[in-house]
Amino acid sequence: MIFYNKLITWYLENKRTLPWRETTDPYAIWLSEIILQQTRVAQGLPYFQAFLTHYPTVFDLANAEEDDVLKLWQGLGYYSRARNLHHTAKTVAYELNGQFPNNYKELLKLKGIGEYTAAAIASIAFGEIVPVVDGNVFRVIARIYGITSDISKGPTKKEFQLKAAELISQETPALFNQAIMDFGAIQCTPKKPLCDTCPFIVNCVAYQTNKIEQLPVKLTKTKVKSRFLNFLVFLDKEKNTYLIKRQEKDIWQKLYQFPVIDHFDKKEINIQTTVDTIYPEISYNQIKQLNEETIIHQLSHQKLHINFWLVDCLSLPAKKEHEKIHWQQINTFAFPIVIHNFINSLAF
DNA sequence: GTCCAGGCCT
DNA sequence: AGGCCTGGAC
Repeated sequence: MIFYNKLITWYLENKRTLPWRETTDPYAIWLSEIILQQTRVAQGLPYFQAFLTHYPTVFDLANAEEDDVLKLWQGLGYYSRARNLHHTAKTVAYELNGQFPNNYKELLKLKGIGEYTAAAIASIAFGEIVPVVDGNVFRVIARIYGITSDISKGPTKKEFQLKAAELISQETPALFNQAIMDFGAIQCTPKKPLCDTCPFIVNCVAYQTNKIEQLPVKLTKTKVKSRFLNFLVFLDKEKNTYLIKRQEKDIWQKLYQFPVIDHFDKKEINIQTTVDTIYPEISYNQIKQLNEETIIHQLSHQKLHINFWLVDCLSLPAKKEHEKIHWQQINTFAFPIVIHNFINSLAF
């Protein structure tokens, strides 16, 4: 069989119509690829539209404030993507005269663009013959060719890149790359793939040997640590509160949060005593818990146990690294989704 | 509730 | 190799 003929035939019958497939603008294609890293199409789509509306060109994005970019990214997760997006917009706008590099090797030098994204942009926007290897491609090739290498190991990617380079259509590399990814997303899915209607059923080693469930092989499991976050929602008579911008190399870098008491060990802490120690200058009427049950928020590598405490006080003095803001302005700041959802659940 | 998919950076 | 987020499947 000629692999790409079958694949492209499948694609022409089954492909999704997506806005970034209607354009040849490298800026829009780059934007879509960054948004779609680690993100489902359904979740990414509205963000793609919003970014293009707010920042129609790479210059608009380059000239934006980082806080505004993060605010628009709020809810998408992996916020380093937004910071790198902004950084690369500046590089392209100010150092490359607004022109994206037109080849894999140069694209790879930009922040936030790794091997997958460089290959996607190079092929889709510029027609370069370079195969993409994303999670879909790993799965499709591992199954059809019965490759049992552990895809969580570094060298395995080279093996799949080599295989994909053999398979790619020299005439239509962009079509091939989008086809293999759509095929993985729609037909050859991680769970319950649609083998009954699969055009590769006679070729697929995994199917023929009953190993669909075992492929691709991925052995690494990340260990999840528990972490206990107690957010302090200060509120004075004029409805001012404190926000802190996260800075350290940690989760949610450069997003906003309420002041927090943060532990990696579960220990009984007395909120009142702790607040008295950290904020001796603040006199409050009472402290009360705002959420009924501890909120569990699961990250890839941390399990967060979250409580919110209302600290009801007369006034809030200026304090280092604390931004005193009026509650009405709260939705102009970029928050992690768990804090955003909590804020929106409040009545005041 | 728990598990998992999805690329890049350091 | 480990850190980084969220939502959907089960």
